[in-house]
Amino acid sequence: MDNSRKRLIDAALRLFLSHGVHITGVTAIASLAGVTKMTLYSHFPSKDSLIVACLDERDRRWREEVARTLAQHPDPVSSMLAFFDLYERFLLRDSGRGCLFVNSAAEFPQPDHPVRLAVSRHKQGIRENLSALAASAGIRNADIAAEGLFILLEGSFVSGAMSQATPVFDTARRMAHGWIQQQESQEQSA
Amino acid sequence: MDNSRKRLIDAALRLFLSHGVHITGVTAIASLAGVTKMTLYSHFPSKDSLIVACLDERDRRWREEVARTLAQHPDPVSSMLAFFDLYERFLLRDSGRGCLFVNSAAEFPQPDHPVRLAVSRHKQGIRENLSALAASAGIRNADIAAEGLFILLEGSFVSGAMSQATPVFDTARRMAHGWIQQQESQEQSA
DNA sequence: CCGAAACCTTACCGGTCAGTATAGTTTCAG
DNA sequence: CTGAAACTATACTGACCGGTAAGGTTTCGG
Repeated sequence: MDNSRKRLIDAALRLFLSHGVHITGVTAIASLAGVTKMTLYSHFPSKDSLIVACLDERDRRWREEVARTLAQHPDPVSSMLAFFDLYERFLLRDSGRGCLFVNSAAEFPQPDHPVRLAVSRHKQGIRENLSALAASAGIRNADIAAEGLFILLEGSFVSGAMSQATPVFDTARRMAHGWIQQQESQEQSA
Repeated sequence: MDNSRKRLIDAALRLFLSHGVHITGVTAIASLAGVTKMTLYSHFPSKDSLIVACLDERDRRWREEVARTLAQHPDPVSSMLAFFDLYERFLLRDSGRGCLFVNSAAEFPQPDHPVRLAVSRHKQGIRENLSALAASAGIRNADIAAEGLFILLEGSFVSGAMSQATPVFDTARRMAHGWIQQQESQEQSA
């Protein structure tokens, strides 16, 4: 019967995404969840911890979707490129509001704040996924290759969030393709 | 004697960058500017309009720095690559807080809000700069080439802001180099 | 059937927010 | 010297913030 907790996280996630974190009050969260503020504070000791719970839940769903996507692409190179479809899908799903993690990091400046640590956990997970794929594609310096793909993903995400309707992901996909080829060719010149 | 106005914008810019927009109160801005809240409201009708003034001022300084950088690089290709040094310099100067425009867009969801329009003006200016450089480098589809560079710039900016100390701009520069070469080679195959 | 957990309603706390009112002071050009 | 503009200081408004207090109601497993 942890229904309330789930509803609270869902409601908070929706409001944080559509309006922002600081601007969203706990009363609005509880109200959208169909729950009292007292119930909120019986599940979470503070608003900050609710924010962290939201980011972790969001990270969990993201990892699920990554796993689902990778299962459909046995080839590591096409798996890496599939990340762009995944990012594009997330961007469209949230009406172009961009990355919740990037947006949250923008609102919490201190790098050691629990919210920022949750952001880092997520982004680090993405990078590790990409790096593992690059390694299994036989790329020599997998971390560098992954960092490049990560730059392209983040760039097209924030770029697409700021100015809609440009086919930014198509360009990013083409760049990723070229970048992977370039990294693969460095493999045999050693 | 528009000294107060300038001081207010400077103070607001510093606070917006280091802490965020919504979290910064007008009292703190006026206090840091060494000025009363009344003076603030005699120069700006609302906090929102002060925010817009800050973004426009920031855009003005950015354009100055772009012009200064481009003057040192007569070659359009090295000019395009110099954008990465410029972004990296801005990121370091503000202690890794990232792009004020991206951060502000994260705090103002409505795309037609004056703050968002100011953000769009800035980003559009950057893209036009890149596109003009690509065109003068003889690249056929200059807008696409510019969009690619823009993605790399934004990606390394937010990536560098979220996790410091990774040499993300070096990777981005190398990717930009490859991307420009790829776009140049498409020029003669027409 | 009972008791505990989870939930509810209502009201409150101190603090801060953006913005305004009122009135006194400095500055400086004509 | 004067008068307007720019600035000062202080106090206020109504609203909202995150968080808490106190007490009543539902739900459900042992």
